[in-house]
Amino acid sequence: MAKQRESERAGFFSRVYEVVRQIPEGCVATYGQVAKLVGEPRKARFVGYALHSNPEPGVIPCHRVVFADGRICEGFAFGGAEVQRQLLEDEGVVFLDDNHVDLRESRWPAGL
DNA sequence: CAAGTGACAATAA
DNA sequence: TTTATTGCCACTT
Repeated sequence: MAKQRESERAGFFSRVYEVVRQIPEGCVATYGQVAKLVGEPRKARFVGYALHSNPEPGVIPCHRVVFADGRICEGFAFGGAEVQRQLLEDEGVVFLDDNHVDLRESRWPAGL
């Protein structure tokens, strides 16, 4: 039973990838949102950690995951905030500022 | 082996 | 309103 936690620990990361992977185009999710979806709203930090690990680039749209305020910081993603903004804009996400996305419209999942 | 650091968020003051 | 603190756990040094 003690190992059960070990399995869940590893599953947490995988679960994060699964959720993030299901984010539709033109939408963005916050770390806390994803963390809550995987069943661990307190591990918001590790959601970002899991994405930083980014074991499957191209499959996991880490650029669709942003802060609770919808803000993205430079140096987070692969090519930088500019690339990240470009990708999101290309998918239809509206930007309020150079580092803020319109969570009012692009928040996911829709229907929370 | 132990302590520190870190893609955050929620609550308190 | 903004700033500071706390919780959470993996990974690095």
